[in-house]
Amino acid sequence: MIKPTETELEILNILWQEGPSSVRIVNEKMNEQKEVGYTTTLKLMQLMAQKGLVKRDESKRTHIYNAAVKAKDLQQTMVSKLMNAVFSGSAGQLALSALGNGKASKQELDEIKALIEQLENDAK
Amino acid sequence: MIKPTETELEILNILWQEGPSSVRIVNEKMNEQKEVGYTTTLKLMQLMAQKGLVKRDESKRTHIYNAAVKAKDLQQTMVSKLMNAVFSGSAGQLALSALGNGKASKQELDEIKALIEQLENDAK
DNA sequence: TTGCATCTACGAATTTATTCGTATATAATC
DNA sequence: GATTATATACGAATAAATTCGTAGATGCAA
Repeated sequence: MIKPTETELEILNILWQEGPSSVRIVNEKMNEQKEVGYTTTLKLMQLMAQKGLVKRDESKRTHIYNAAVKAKDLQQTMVSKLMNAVFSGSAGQLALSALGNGKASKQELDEIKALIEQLENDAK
Repeated sequence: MIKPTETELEILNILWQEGPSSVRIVNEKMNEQKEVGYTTTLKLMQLMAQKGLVKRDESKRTHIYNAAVKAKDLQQTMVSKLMNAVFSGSAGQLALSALGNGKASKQELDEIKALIEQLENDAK
């Protein structure tokens, strides 16, 4: 899995959320957070296409880009990277830190409980 | 909280693990993973000292460096960064991904369960 | 005390990431 | 059909991160 830079990740997030989009759309979304020139976004997306992070449809004048990596897969990759980088590889510690920190819905908490049950059973 | 670069993070990990150390020690540990010149490590650690990521004792000829940030604090920072960057801010999703992915001890799982109980009670 | 090892300081090259201006093509509008 | 808006391509400036060579100081061993 190719590792996106921070800015590339922002673009991927937009594409995951919006689906196939033109550079203009992406640039507009980017500008909601921080001012970025149009050609800057264009260049980034062109580079991402080269790297294989996005694919694009060039059949029309306005090219349409889409994410070439799945959100799930990238989440997985980045979680395990962080896990190794600052949690000595401990998933439990990472999970604790996450839950202690941010928001989780009732439903997610239930899912986690279910997952833990399963892990504990597997361990037997 | 100052954000360390990837390489700086490796150095912090070594310092957390080894405690106060000389550049030589850190460089040797670094080289267990990947070849790095001594002066490269030196320079990095000097820069980290400037940024306040490490502090150093210059009283002896061989300076001794130590982490100036707590592992816990940096974990917290990085978890919330990742949470926002690829999990749309959802702690639950991040926790699920972590647990589904890597290893967690029985004890950690218990802690997580306890934490969830608490979160659910607070929510009432 | 001479010379070899090891240390810090620091300038600077290299690499990687980010940003943008300009050229040029195409489409839309008047 | 001329003008204006909007597109891509691409070179290149800038910024940030990484790497290392060299100089000079200090300690240590023969």
